[in-house]
Amino acid sequence: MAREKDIDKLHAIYKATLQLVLKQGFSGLRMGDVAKEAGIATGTVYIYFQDKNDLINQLYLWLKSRNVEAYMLGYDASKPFMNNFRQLWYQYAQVSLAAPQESAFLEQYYRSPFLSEEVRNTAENMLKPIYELLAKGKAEHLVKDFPTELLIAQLMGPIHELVKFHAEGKFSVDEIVLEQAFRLAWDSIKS
Amino acid sequence: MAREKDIDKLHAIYKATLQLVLKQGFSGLRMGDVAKEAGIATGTVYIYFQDKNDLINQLYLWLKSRNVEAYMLGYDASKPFMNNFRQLWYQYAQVSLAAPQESAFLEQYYRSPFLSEEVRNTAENMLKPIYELLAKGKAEHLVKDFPTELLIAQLMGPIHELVKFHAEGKFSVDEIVLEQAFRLAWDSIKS
Amino acid sequence: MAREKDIDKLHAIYKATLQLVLKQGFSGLRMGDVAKEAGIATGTVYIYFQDKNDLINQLYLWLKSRNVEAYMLGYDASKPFMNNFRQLWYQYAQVSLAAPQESAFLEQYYRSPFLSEEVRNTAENMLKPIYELLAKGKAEHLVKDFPTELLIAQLMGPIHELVKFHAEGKFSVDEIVLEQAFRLAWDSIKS
Amino acid sequence: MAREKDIDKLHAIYKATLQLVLKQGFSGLRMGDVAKEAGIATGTVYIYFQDKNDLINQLYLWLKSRNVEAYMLGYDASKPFMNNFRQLWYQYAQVSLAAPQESAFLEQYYRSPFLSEEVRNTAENMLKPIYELLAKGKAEHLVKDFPTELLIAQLMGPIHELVKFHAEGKFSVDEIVLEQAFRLAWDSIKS
DNA sequence: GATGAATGAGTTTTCATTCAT
DNA sequence: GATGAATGAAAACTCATTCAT
Repeated sequence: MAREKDIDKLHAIYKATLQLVLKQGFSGLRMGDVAKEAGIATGTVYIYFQDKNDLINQLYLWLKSRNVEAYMLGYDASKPFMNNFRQLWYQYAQVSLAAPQESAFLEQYYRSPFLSEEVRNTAENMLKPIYELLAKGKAEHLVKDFPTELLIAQLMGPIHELVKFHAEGKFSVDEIVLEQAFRLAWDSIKS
Repeated sequence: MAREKDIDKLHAIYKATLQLVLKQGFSGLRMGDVAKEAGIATGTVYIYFQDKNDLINQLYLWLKSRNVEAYMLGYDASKPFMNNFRQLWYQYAQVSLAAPQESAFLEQYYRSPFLSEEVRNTAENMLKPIYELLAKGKAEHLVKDFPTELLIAQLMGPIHELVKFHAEGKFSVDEIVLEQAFRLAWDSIKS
Repeated sequence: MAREKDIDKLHAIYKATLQLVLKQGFSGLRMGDVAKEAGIATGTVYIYFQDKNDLINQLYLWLKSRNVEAYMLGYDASKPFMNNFRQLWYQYAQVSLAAPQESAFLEQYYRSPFLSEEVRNTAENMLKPIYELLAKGKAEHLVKDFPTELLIAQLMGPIHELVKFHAEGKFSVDEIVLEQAFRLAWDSIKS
Repeated sequence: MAREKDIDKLHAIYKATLQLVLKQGFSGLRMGDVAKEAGIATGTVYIYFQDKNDLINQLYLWLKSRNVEAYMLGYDASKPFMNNFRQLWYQYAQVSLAAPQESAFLEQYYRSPFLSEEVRNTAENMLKPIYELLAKGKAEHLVKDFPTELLIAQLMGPIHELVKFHAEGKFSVDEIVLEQAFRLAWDSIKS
């Protein structure tokens, strides 16, 4: 059914959909608009995607994996904790801030009833290495011995918040702020 | 006089709407269902609210102000920084965790295209005292001299994240975790 | 049920209704608007009128009878044909032009499905004297011996048309034009 | 290509709408009924017309232009006045009487608040040749030197009135009556 | 595969009328 | 009598999805 053809068309659909969802939310998303924005006919969208729900789920996965791939770049579990931690933290922050709307989208719609359990789980699994990294940090007594979820929340929460501020134009995050943010993050969890 | 506009009916509509939004999201919200859930006729909803959008905006404001009122309880700008900080942090966390879905709702829909600029601004203004508290902490050299927005992100981000984990049932936040979370928060920003 | 009370209120309703019908037509007429325009409560309209249909029919009758009464003023079947003809023609024209919107209303909605057969017949009967006058004119060989309906159409048609032009502001009818119009009318039917 | 917009479907909608408006007036017109009468789905009507109002305006224009085309047939400004006058008068009358309901519709709804200014103007412009013809008649001293609008009212008014009588079944207009009517018309305006 | 007209179930919203006060 | 909140049936319009071309 799907993806017999034209990858450009596929990407055009993804981009159009993201654009429209950011502007009007999931419920404001109309398949006709997606097609128009992507420069194709309504029916064509149904060649690439089962239905509206499928489109949304595929889009989520597409964005999420691009996102994860970007911030995991160069990650190597065998490197020392601090190297990985610093690199991962900065990459996660930088990738998120580079495309704040995409990141806000991933954040905001993670709980949407449009997303299937399966997609949610797939997205969740992509965080595994981060959990493992923190576990390692705790084992090496570099990080406070608190529940990993709590540490994750403590690390990702501020970044998500900053990204939202940044996306809203409420607060601009530059190099200096980023370093301050890292300092806050590390002061927070270091043992 | 005829029957007066009924505040119980108003609240019934709010509660019905919240119920339904939590279950199915905004896009799944049907005015007919709201009325049914509230035990009134469809048309009656339109006596209390202009239209669906107005209902959502008013609901947001209603929840937000109840929420703010709850965590601001006992706050007194003239008390020492640390007293206010600790109290506010705990109250914010506890109030948020006590009704995690409601809190997640407030977080999630703050960026929703459904909310009018006006409502968003009103909600934003409710955070003023928190900004002022942090400014005071910085002035007294108790808190790192970093941009207030960064500190806010650092403090609220983890709580929001925890609330989501809690709401999802992914991680249960008890008294001990709360104390650990506070410790992380304070270690993070203290100068 | 009706008319126990306040004739001022009754007239306020009539005037409000006429106003609104002229602006938006019958189908655009809302009972709530009528009440608001008349400065009373919605329910009150139903004290004076059975329902929307009754209101429209009563309004029509009210306007029509005021209208007929005005142009029949001074009519006396026993006077010579030409006296009656001239007087009636001028009065019909002047009354119609004095309140062109009312006249246009009476004309335009005479065929509306809102009007009951009964009201239509009542209105129709008010034209009887005009028919009789023309019959008399024919009998006295002053007027062409053509079907009375044809003569009526020939006499009233132009006035109705002029009133519409006048109401639209497309053509202003003054004393001179009125005399020209009478000349046309008489040249037309005189034998 | 997919199916092309279908002119038969368009005409079916026009005819269905006219049918229903004649039966129940504008206010009784339901889009669902139009669709059913035209043998298509409700949504399809909205492919051809923006909304109910647009449908009504387009219908008016469609009928009006068919109407004008019919009575202007053979009109040639270069022919002698009397030829054009007689032909135009008869054609206008015959066309109007041949479809009296349609004509009454065009008359009655010309002033309806449903019609847009634009459509009204377009319809108005179609009368231009008639104005010019009368101006010519005046210039040649064949017709009384009265304002053209007055002459127009004098000529069209009776026909409109007759058409209404005819449509109502109140008075049947045959060949003989038509000749009498023409005689009245000409006696009226000739100089 | 691509198109976009057609479908019609589903939703929002309106508004005549009622009725508790 | 007067009021206006409440009702709920009815209508306009939308939009995901299909399918003839």
